[in-house]
Amino acid sequence: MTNTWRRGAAHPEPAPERRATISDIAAAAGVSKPTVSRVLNQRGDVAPATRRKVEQVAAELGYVPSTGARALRTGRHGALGLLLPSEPWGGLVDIVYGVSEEAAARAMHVMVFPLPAGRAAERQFTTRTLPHLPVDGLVALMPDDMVPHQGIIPLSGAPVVAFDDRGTRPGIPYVETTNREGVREAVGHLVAHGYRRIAFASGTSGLAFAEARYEGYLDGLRDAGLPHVPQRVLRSEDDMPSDDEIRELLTAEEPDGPPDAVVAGWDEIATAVGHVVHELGLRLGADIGLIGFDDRPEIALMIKGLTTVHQPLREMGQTAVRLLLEIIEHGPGPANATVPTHLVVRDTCGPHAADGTPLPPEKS
Amino acid sequence: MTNTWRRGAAHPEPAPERRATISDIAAAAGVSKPTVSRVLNQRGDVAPATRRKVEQVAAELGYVPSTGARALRTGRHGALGLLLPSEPWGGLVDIVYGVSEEAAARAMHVMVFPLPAGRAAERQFTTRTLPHLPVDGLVALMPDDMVPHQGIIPLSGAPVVAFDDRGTRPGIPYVETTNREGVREAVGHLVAHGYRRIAFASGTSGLAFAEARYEGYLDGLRDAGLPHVPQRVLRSEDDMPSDDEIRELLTAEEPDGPPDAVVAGWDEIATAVGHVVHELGLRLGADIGLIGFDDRPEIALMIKGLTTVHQPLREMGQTAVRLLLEIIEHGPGPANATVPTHLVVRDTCGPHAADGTPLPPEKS
DNA sequence: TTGTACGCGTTATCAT
DNA sequence: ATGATAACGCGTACAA
Repeated sequence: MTNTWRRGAAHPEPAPERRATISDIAAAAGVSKPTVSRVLNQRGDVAPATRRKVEQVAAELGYVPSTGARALRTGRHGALGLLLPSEPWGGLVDIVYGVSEEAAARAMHVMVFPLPAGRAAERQFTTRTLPHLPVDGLVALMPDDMVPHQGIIPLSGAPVVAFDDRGTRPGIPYVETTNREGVREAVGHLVAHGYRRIAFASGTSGLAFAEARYEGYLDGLRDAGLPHVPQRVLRSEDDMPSDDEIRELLTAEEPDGPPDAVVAGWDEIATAVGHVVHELGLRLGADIGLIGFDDRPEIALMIKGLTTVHQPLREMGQTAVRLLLEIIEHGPGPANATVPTHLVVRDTCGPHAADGTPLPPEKS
Repeated sequence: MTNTWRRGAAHPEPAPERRATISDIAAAAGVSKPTVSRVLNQRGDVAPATRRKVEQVAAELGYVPSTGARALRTGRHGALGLLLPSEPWGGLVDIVYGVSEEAAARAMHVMVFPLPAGRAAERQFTTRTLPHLPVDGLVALMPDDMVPHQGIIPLSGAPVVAFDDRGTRPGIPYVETTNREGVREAVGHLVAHGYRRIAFASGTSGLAFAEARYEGYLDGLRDAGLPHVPQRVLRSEDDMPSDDEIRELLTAEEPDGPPDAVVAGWDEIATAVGHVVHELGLRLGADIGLIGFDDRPEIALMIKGLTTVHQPLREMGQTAVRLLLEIIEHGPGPANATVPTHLVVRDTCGPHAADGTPLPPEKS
């Protein structure tokens, strides 16, 4: 538990005499400071010759603008904040990368702020830290337990965009995905492949995204004119349904037989379903169809080729930044954005005869 | 593929008249600016009465310091940079959280910079963006393909700490973990449980951390006086060994029989081994022992209770920040830091008779 | 098209 | 223990 600290090789001295300023450039180029400033900020009213000269001198001097001075003068920081839930989750990486990517493309930096765990620490964060953040705007992944707080919006007046489908906060623009339509499409896909007794397995019922996916399941049944059989719906209060619950779902004795396909609320649940299917001696994609949601890459390790609804976290991150920048630059003309899911067809929903007889697999 | 943008509810106006400055506080409290500054920066030489008065006024006015002005004046940004590989990976979240956690505890912010993918973009990043970063220091997760670049060190003179065990860069302090000792301990654990024909399965041979773990395997064999049997070592050049390679490893016909245990280079490989073990009709933790490396939580979904070597990514992130701050504050007295792994014993290495007969499981 | 003069909010120096 | 003053580097009126 104790760390070992060792002496290492010496840190090479970068020897930065003193960073060059626009005054230095002005002097060296024989012009005035404002002219240098104009050149550096790409403003039009500069003679081409002067421009070239200044640019050359700036490069020679290795000029790097002082973000501090610029922030002081302009009141903008050139940075966005990304508020993260206290609990890490694999998908966060994609969001972080999407946000960073788009921010970088707009010459903005990204600061990350995992919310401290615990009621007290969280409160202290929102009151003490949030208002001070040196950012021009905030992308907030608001966890459920933050909902009560109204203090989300930084006192600094920086605009906020919510990245959230666990329940929406009124008055805050947000980015969402097509949870409902995605599942609806998944059900349609199963139907098109011959599955008829389609079950739904999910958890954390009550949260907005889980509800939306359930609605999508119902939509899908309706689209196909299939009956809604309550015994084919598993909506656990917990994060994950237990293996027992899944077993019960898969072996539910209905007049027309047990489920021949399952749509899972998200990939981890699909994994669990896959295990139980295996246990029962059934073959995924033949005897039983299975579709997940999220398309998390790490899932590939558990289920060979899970057909799943891709949730575009990375694109959602990019979109959140675009939305936020729009608000920052053109004022609060707030809009929401929806980034569509799409179905990724792999191996777990092969063709299937409506009478329950598995068809020979088609080539993928 | 197209996004839908909708009008949403109006953004509530935070109505920030004008942010209060220390001048405002000074005027309202009837003192001078420097005094206010002294109070706000917790400096000792202030009369208790004045201090209280100033603090009260500051609170009333909702004072928030201008990070821009402070940065301009002090030359410090109150922020650390975190340089990330271009390719996302689940473990990154833990690192990000560890770094953020420790930084927050030291009143520092964290900026993340995923390296852009592609040779050209990467080069542009190191030459164009890196030197401009408004940070006081940098924690760098240097990916393999960045090794050639010597431009890692920002021109700004900000110190760098490497978070890396894929090959060390000379002259840069770094944080590492006990890859070698961790595997050595794992082998010892297997031996203590009766396993004798211990195999090693890994990938990406050549990279420092993979080499270190292999050395640890050899150490472990030596410790126990066990022979090094080449047929029990699988070191793929790829990221992951294939199922075929693993099958071959598990069924290698040696005089004393096939392997009765496997140490995997990391958890994903352990998962693959687990699949093949299952395929062969063997029972994990009884017929065959298995130990992984990393202790990634998402692995729990694939293998019930994988015994594994915990790599403390979060602590390593914290340590990197401490190391970096040490250098920032007390100059380049560079040290490296090693954060120890520890073995997490779960279910995949139950007791085992040395002759190959599985023993009845002990209670965990 | 270019230059002069000033101020952004903070901290450091020096004096009192 | 406190106050006056200057300076950090940049952008922007305004004047030329």
